Amino acid sequence: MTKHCNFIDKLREAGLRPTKQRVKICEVLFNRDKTFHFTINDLAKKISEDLNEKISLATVYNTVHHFEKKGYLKEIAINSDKSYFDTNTSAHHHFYDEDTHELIDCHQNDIDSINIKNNVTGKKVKSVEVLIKVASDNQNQN
Amino acid sequence: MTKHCNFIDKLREAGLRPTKQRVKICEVLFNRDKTFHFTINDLAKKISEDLNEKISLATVYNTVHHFEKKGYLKEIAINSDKSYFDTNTSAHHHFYDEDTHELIDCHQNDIDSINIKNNVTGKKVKSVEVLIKVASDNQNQN
DNA sequence: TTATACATTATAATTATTCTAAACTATTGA
DNA sequence: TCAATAGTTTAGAATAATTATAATGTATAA
Repeated sequence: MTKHCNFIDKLREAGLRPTKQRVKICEVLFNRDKTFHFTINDLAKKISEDLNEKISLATVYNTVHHFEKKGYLKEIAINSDKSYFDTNTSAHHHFYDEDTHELIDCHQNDIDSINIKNNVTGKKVKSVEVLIKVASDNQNQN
Repeated sequence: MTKHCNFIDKLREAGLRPTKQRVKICEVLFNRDKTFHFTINDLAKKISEDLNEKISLATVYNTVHHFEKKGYLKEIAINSDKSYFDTNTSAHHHFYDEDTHELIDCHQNDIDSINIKNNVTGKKVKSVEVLIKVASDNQNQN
C-alpha cells in the first residue's frame, strides 16, 4: 500500500503543491491494486463518500487533467457524453460491455499487437487505442 | 451521383418518412465521393449554407441518430466534447491528427487486421475501433 | 380528402465541462 | 517564526452539446 508521503512526492514531481484535496484524490486513484476506470463524477462521488465532506468539482477536473498531462492517468476514447479515465497508463486497450456499460482492460495477451503499415505522411504515431465493444449474443447491435 | 428518388427509397428502407429536411440531410451526407467525417454542428452548418434556410438542430440530431441505428452512419470513438460521425460504415479505423484535429480514414492496407485472442466471457464482439493519434514529431505528446 | 400517425420546430431543460473572482494555503526567504 | 506571494480551492456563473416538450405541420393510407 502506498502511503501519504509517496503521494506528496508524486504531486511534487508533477509540479503540484500537495494540498489535502489533491492527496485525497491520489489516495482514491492510486491506493488500489486494480485498474480504476472512472468518470470525473464517479471520482467526485467516491471522494465525498470517503471523506464525508465535499470537494469542489473544479478541483477534481483540474487535478485529473493535470495528472493526465503528466501521464499519471490515461483518457480513454469512447463515445459517451462523459470522459473516461484509466489509472492504468501502460499500453493496453479496452473492452466496452454494451450491456452493463462497463469498461474492462484488454491485456497484451488478449490481442495481437497492432501493426500500422502506413502512417499519415509527415506525422508520428502518438498513441494507438483499440476499443472492442461487446454484448450478449441476443443483444441488438447498434 | 445518387439522386433524390434514391434517397427517398433509402429513407423508406429505414422506416422514415421522406420529408424535405431528411432528403436534404441525405444529399449532404451521401451525395459525395469521399468519406465525410462530421459533427452535428458541421452538418447543420453545411445544410443551412447549402439551403439558405435553417433546419432545426433537433431534426438533425434525430435523423443522424436514426441513420446511425440503421447502419447508414458510424459513430467514431474519440475523446471530444462533440460526437463525430462517419459516412463510411465499412470496417475501417481512423487516424486523428492532433495538430489539425482532423480525422483521416485508416484503410485496410494501412493496418494489419486486429486479432482478438481472448474475449470477455459470454459476450460477442460487436465492433472493433482503432484510433491512431498522430502529430508532428516536435509536438507535445499528451 | 381526411384522419392519423409521424415530423419539425422553437424553446426550455439537462448535463458535462470550464470560467471567474474571491477567499484560502503551502512555500519561501527574511 | 512570520509575512509576502504565488499557487489553490471554492461556489456559483457561463458555456456548450444534447435531449425533452408541446404546439404546429405534413406524409400517408383508407
